[in-house]
Amino acid sequence: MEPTKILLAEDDPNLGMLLSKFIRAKGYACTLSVDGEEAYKAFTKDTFDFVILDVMMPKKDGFAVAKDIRGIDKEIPILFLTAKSMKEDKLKGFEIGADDYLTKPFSMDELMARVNAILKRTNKQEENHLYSVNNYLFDFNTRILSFQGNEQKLTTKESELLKILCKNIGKEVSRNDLLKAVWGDDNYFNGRSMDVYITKLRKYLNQDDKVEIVNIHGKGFKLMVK
Amino acid sequence: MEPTKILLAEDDPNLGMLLSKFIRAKGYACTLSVDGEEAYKAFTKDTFDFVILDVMMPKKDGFAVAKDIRGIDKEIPILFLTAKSMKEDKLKGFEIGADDYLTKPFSMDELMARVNAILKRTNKQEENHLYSVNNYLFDFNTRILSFQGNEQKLTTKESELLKILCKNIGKEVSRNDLLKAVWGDDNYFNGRSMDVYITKLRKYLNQDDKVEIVNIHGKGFKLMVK
DNA sequence: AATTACATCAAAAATAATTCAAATTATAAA
DNA sequence: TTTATAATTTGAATTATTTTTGATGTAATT
Repeated sequence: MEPTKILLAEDDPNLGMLLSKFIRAKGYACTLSVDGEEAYKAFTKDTFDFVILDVMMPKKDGFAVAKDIRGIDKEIPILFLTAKSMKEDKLKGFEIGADDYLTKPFSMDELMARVNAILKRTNKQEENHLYSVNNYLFDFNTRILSFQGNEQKLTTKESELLKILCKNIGKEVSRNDLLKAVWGDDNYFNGRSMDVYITKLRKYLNQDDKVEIVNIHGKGFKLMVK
Repeated sequence: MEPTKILLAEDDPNLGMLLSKFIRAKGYACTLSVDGEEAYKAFTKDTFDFVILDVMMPKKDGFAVAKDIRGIDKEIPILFLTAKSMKEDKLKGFEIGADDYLTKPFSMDELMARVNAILKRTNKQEENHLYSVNNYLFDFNTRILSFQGNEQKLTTKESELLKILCKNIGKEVSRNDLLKAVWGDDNYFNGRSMDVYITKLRKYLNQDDKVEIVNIHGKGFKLMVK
């Protein structure tokens, strides 16, 4: 899946660099603009999922940028940053259709928390436990493993086991870790149970011969794509 | 049109009264709860469009209430109020799926501005709590489930259960969340009662074979349209 | 070759869900 | 308040699903 793209307009070069680096470190794509005009130009040239605007900027202030953006996009979430803490300003921001507002100084963690909260709401970009394994797609939430449209419902144990293998795709997971994670206890009998489940998962996964659960003798298992 | 209903949970009686009066003056309906347990109970008994929770409250804190609410309603906007300004707390609130956060002291105008911004965004000017499920139409207010003109009046429990399933159509709802929402307690016997009600709802819903309440073994139920 | 680890199928056991009917409890009407 | 009626809970039998276990065989390691 494509990363979420954030447009950041901030005229202070230090804060701008710091923020954009932080945002990228959180796994988003971030475009930094140093003034309002540049920000709006960037917005029209690319497609973004989120806009963060400093209110006080040269050439075009944050409110003006927001107003122009709203002219062509009613939906995109906009968050304002400002040094002012005047009430009227806050209200002005909301009237334009801001989704949130942060007063400097703020912590970057809080900024990201707010961005995430809004994205979650608008995008329904839920905590997706979705794993793609070559041509298979496994949704841990619904416990459905699908392959070219055809869906297979998994049981609790099957999906818990598969989830851990998916999370560690290409990497070996020890019998012990698997047992502790899925059965809570790594005794002999649970180990036998697990072997049965590995067989079951292999059956489900045999439609795609590039996908395989391999055993590392005496160590554990590894889900891999050849 | 029905007014937008706001659930407010605030344990400080002065602030609580002040806020609820202010909210009503702005044209909303407002229900005030003085602790977390009362708030959750109120939430399950009525239908709201917005929830404002004080974080620190007796019996059940705001985060715990939010978590329970999210169990049965993923959409409803939640805004937290708190005296603390600790960063971890803020993050905790957002992880649960908060839509906004205000630190005391705040101006009531700002609170309403934020509430409006979120309502606007979510467009939760709810359609009279009317749910359409393929050829069925369910009106929670009148508790009437209709199918091609023929109407079936549901009992309280039947309609509370069906409402939650409708709100989460296509998505699984855990037994636990259903029980907590409808029966207030997830003990064994209530679980059996619920099973009986699921059977009843299935009977009502069997006129349309595209509509089905499916069970996810060991997890919960899901209302779906095939 | 002997030992230990893994694979597989099928059966048994455990757990969970479904349903009908009866009993209890709550609610409305007389 | 009593009675009738409706709503909800409980009981019990049935059915379905999931998980474990047993039997038996194959593969890897020493």
